[in-house]
Amino acid sequence: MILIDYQDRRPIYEQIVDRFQVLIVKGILKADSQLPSVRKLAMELSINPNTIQKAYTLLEQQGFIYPIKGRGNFVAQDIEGLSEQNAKFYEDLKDMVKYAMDRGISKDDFMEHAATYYGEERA
Amino acid sequence: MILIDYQDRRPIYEQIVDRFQVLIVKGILKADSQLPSVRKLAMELSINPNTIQKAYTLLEQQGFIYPIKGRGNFVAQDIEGLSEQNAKFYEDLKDMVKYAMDRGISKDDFMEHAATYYGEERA
Amino acid sequence: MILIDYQDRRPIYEQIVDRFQVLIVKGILKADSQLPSVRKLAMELSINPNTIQKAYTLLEQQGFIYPIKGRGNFVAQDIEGLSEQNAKFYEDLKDMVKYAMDRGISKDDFMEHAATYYGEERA
Amino acid sequence: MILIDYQDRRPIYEQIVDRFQVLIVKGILKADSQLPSVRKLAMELSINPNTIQKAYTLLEQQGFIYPIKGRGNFVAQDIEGLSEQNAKFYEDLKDMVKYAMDRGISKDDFMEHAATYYGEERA
DNA sequence: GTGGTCTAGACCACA
DNA sequence: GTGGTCTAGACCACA
Repeated sequence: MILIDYQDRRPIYEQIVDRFQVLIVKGILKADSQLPSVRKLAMELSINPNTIQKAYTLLEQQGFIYPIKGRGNFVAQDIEGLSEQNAKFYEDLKDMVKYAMDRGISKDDFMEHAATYYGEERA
Repeated sequence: MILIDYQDRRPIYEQIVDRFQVLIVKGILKADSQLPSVRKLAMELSINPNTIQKAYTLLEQQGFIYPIKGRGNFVAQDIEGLSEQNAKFYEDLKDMVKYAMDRGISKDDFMEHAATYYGEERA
Repeated sequence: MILIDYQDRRPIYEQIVDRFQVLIVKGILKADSQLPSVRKLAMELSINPNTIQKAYTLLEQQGFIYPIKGRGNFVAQDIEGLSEQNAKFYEDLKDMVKYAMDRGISKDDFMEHAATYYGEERA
Repeated sequence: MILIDYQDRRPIYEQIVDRFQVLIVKGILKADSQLPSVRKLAMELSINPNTIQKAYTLLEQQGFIYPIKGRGNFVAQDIEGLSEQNAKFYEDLKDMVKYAMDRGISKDDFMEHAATYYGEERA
């Protein structure tokens, strides 16, 4: 369910956070279902438990999961973090548009490419 | 001409590279015109000369500038780096679309926002 | 009579202690009436009997209940623990005021909010 | 400037976060002034750098400070986290009022105590 | 030198 | 067993 890409420049904990966000948003992990335990997932991925711990702490801060001491971590029912996440996403998109404009990439070029990428993944 | 934003999360050298790229692409810095010397710019911005050096080295590798030993750095005539830069940009855009799709952001939402940002900055 | 809120950050045993304190203080559980047995309550709430045991032990230490060997746990007649409980509560309130003052929350703001909360719950 | 209380039940990183919040909110640490480096503070307090790192990361997430790679951590100009902090505080106060009501502590008792504590610290 | 990430491993509270 | 906190110490990017 979780795969680490060591070629990826992002830190491991960020990859894990990102992966769980997707699984939760897509509904593959249902509300109140239990996540793998810190130690178990650490073993499976052969990484340090602290790294998983960090990822879970971030997911909790973002409102995606909630911990029960002595029991484990569970998927939250109302994902509070979502709108904040999206706001951050649109900020990034804005930066990207600015970057494109600064380099003379036209609106049409930008839009066509984006549309294509949306299409590709859909197929 | 160059401003460092310390609130910006990107490293200083990256901000400098980015800024010069824009100045060159927009034609504000003409071909063969001289860039400020490493030491001078470092003094002006009160930052470490190593940081400027790193930025200039990257700009050179990307084909935006060329050095003449003992004289300084100059803006390249044919910007070889541009298409490569753009290729990298489109890779990032693709990642961004993937991220959006994973979070259930629709094509329409994405496109509308992007269009708006293009519009905003134009004004 | 007892409900566990898994979203609650407090440990389960603390929630149980708190709930019984309220039931006893409010007189819903009368003096000398019997509490559910450790095993029965554990079954009902589907939690570990150790957790109930811990809660009952704490309630006994605080003077809210007394055990009779082989028979069970019963509500105390004179709740010795109450003044001690209240003392602890006022300590917490003091910490809260200190926290508020440190953050520049004015006395008036504090009092108004507290008054409102008292009002709300009364209704 | 920072003191660790080992009798305090709260974890060390939380004490550090709390202390810096107060220093920043009270204006003792001015905007853009530099915090002690992770390693230096760790040495001074004889605790592990990771613990300081954790505290600084939290302060950053709350918007109290911002990091510059290779330079250090600095006090933020606009403390975004403040209103959120206060909202959380009022939630806690609400819980406290609920607790008091459940134990039969009257509004008047509550208010008088709070007022006294405000007075005490003022003196 | 400065922060950021990660590993290895310990100890604690809770269930 | 489960998460939470902490220490010790390494390696990296950045300045």
